[in-house]
Amino acid sequence: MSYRTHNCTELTKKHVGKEVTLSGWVHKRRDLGGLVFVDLRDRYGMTQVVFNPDMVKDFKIAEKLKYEFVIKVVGKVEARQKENINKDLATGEIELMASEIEVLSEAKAMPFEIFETNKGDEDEDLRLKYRYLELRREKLKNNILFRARVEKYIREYMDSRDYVHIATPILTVSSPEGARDFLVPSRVHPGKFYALPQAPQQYKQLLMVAGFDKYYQIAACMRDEDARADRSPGEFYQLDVETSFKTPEEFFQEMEPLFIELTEKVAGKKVMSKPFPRIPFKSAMEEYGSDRPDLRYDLKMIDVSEWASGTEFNVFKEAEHVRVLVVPNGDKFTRKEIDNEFTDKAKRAGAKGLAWMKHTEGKFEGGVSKFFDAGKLEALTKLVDVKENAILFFSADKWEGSCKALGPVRELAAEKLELIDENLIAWAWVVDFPMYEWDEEREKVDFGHNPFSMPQGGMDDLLNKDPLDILAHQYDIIANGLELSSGAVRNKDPKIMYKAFEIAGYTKEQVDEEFGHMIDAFEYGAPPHCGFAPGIERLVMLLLGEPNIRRVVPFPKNQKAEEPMMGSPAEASDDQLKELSLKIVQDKK
RNA sequence: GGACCGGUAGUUCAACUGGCUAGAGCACCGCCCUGUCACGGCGGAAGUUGCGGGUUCGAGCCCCGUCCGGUCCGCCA
Repeated sequence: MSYRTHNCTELTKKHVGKEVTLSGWVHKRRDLGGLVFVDLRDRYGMTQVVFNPDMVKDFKIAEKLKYEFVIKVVGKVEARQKENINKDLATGEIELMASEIEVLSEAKAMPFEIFETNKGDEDEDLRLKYRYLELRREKLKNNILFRARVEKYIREYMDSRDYVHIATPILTVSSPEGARDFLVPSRVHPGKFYALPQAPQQYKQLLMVAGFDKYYQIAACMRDEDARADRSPGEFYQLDVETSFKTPEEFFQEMEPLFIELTEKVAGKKVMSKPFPRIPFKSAMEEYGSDRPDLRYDLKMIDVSEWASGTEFNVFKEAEHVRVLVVPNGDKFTRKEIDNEFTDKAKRAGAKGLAWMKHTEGKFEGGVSKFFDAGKLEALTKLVDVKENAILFFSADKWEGSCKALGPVRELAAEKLELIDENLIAWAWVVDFPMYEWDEEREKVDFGHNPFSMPQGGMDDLLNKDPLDILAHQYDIIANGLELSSGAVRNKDPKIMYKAFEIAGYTKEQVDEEFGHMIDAFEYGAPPHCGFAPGIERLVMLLLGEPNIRRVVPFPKNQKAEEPMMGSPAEASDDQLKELSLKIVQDKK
């Protein structure tokens, strides 16, 4: 009577002779006239069902089956003849000889095929509209199942280390820092709005004040910002973690095994270096041209400012910083690749151009080599380890520009030279981010990242150092060129907080108005605390090697933040608007 | 808000420098087939070439505008 006694992946030779019931979708059918084969599919796998007119009660039903019908089949497990074994199928040694068949649900013709004959390249809007069908596809289904395994592993890891799972409010208040908020109108309070949380940042810090010294949550975060390939518009999830009474180093050591185990045990990939390197922000920028470098390959930049200032090449002579990236075997890059692709990368990163020269058979040639005499070129070989055949890319700019220009050049070179091992994950902590940075536009000092981070030297540094030299207890965890999360030791000292904000140009009154409740809380006994919040989708993308975030989200939004299946966002009815005391002013197009 | 790439049967693609009655695979419909597993065979239906305008004897192809999608920049822990 039951719908199934087994699923579609578990029947093996051991079950031969047994009568079983399977239910699932008709994945493929092969109608040979007097004999019908059906690949029956469910979440777990696939089993071949054979309908033989001599064995099955109602063969006519079997003949009328279409793709994606949901059926129930009763039958006997039979071993396949040797020549009929399918090695590509997990259940390929057996088949189900049907005795009864029942159609549980018919299906219309699919808007696209579930069986991926077309590599899953159909128009994405179409696939999003029928996401429930796309989710039947092997690859996407496995991605979602993989994500569930990752999240389960995370929960078990955190639980086993005594972290407390606490849900924080979804309806909360707008925060002045960071991204645009999603607002939710209040019915009870006309004209007032809740905001959806961009992150549970303030709540988790308040939980520390409350004494829940180890907190975690796989938290929904909502931000009204535009999409990227690795960024969902609207919403995403973070593994939100905060802990009291731990130094950052202790925190790193507690969290590192989670990422190692996820890489090795769940994803079956290799970790590049254990423990994870701790790379100061400054070196990351100067050596790799990025604050989230891909460490799977070497390729480091070298500072040649001093050498450059002594040359007759004006661009180099006048620049504050000149850096060089030596790419072994890069001499084979064509003029077209250099002028178009590499130069384009550098320009997009803010450079005016990209200087280069090749080193072939012991000689510098091409590009800017003509600007330097033999002596200068000889001097250069003493500074940089020039491989026999190589290309040298130069950047010349102020500190930040000289670093950033070569970062994407480095990535492109690695890609072209196939230096990237897809089976490797190079985790690292980037530490010592600057507390402040210079805001060129507004010509003032502003917070580099999170204003709630503790300055490393505390009040002493704030009082005595050039703000731009002050480092924060702020760190990122990165992998393969992705930033998984930033984190920090939080500033829980009201005096230091007022001073930190003062340096960035905020008055005490402004701070009180916007963060008064936080400061208030810190005045009732706040433990030192730190934490981070890695993005779940990015983590899963990284572990799977998927380039697009929509491949790891079950029901994603498109680039315009719409969900074509449900049709969100949608207009509200006049009654709803009235109840919420809202009026739509802008013309509907 | 901006830049770039794309839009041809349900779907994936094709159609040379403008010559077309817009083709093919899969899906769909009908018939045949008892060992298939991307089953095979025969036949059929399926299109305002995103939309609007222009150039031309003639436009899927060229031009202008517009809409839609993706990637990137801006924005964003």
